[in-house]
Amino acid sequence: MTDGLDNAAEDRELLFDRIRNALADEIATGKLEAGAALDEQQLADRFGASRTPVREALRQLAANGLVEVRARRGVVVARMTPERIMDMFETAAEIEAMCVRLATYRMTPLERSHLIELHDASEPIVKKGDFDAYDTFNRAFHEAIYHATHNSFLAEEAIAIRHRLMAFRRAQLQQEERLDRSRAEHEAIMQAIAEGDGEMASRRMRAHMLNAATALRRFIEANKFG
Amino acid sequence: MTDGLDNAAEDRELLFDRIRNALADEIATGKLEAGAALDEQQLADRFGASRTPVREALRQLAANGLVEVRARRGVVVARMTPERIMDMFETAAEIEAMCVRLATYRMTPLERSHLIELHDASEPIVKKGDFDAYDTFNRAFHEAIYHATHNSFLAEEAIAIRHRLMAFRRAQLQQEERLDRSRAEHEAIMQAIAEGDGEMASRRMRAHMLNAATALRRFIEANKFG
DNA sequence: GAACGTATTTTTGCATACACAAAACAGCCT
DNA sequence: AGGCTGTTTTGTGTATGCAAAAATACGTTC
Repeated sequence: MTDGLDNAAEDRELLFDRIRNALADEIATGKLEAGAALDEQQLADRFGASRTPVREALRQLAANGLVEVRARRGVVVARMTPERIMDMFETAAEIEAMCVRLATYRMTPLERSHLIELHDASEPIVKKGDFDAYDTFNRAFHEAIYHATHNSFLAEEAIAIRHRLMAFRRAQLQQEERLDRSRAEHEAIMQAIAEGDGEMASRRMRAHMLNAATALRRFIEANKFG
Repeated sequence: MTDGLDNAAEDRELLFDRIRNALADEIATGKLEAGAALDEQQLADRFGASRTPVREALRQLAANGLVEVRARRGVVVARMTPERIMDMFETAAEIEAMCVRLATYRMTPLERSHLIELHDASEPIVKKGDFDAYDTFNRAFHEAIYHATHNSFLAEEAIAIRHRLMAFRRAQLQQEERLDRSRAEHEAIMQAIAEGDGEMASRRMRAHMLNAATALRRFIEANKFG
């Protein structure tokens, strides 16, 4: 059996990784505003490095959609309008819905019991209101569903999109009742899975994701972000 | 023979683009077998270039999933088993199904008439049995649907996945009756769209994609590919 | 004053050079 | 023989230099 997440193996963080993470953070937090030109030499100076790792970092950011490269014309921060973020959330919601539908029909009894265990374990976390722990659980919960689709490519895509959305975790929605509602929605999804009703699980998952997105939209609009 | 896999927006082709395309082709055609180590200096010599553009090409291939990079341990050709290719096709089918469902509910009358025009124009192409022309049309047809979702992020993702699958176009299924069937399936999808039945359009699109995948699977198994 | 063409500057794309980590190898020990 | 350890070797990660293409500044012409 392959474990699933194996690349936690970054012993010594590579330079371009540090630069990429730093830039990703600055873009996500809005420090670098949309459309801003990213000069390679300038960034190299800022990070005390050469242009080489900066270039590599920028290309990776481009692959993640955070920046846009124009051949021979430099790199600019991708403009992340609220509309685009909502598009991303909708896409993520649809993909999650797709995953849970396939997972419902394909998961093994072992995978099902594992998911139930995970879900049960989240109750005390909600009770305590531990946001970080819930975030970790939530990720594991959703990734367990991806895995249960028995489609590794789809699982990777789902993880990638989740990762891209993670960039906006600064609006982490640390609201008490959202934690409660989130778990209640998980509960409903679990029930549909238990009944083997993939379509219902799918609809509930979509609603679950869109609820989170709506909460984020409110946050975005309140903070005049974008 | 294998041209136009990228957008024609690049005036003068950059060196790393040429290298990337060449490598992508060699990987797709199986010239470079799965698991093979890709030495940067070696490739640089082969292309008469330096390591710099080779590195960039390899990173882009990694972003497209054709190779795998292990930090400080080089790059290897991703192992593309038939199972993985089928996973990719299933994912593509599900995403296409998702797109056509959303498009059915959201497309404007203008977009609808454009799609009808496209579909009508494909009839003489099928009659003539012009595979290249049908390929071009097919792409336009599907991309029109992506666009009609009015979700630009989703549209980009769909295009990206279609692009990744394009790597396996060597099994281009140049079979007369497949062309006919493909258009007939489009016809059925169009009808569901016309009736405003997104769910039915979705199911038919999924079937359409999976038919193509099944045809490919037969080809793969017949050719002992993998 | 505006439009155009040219010179200058800036910045990317590529080449080369170097440092250091990890595999490959050799010799030594048990 | 087999395993451990120090050394060599290979190859990646990073720095720097150079040339060409954009961007910009400038002067000329109308």
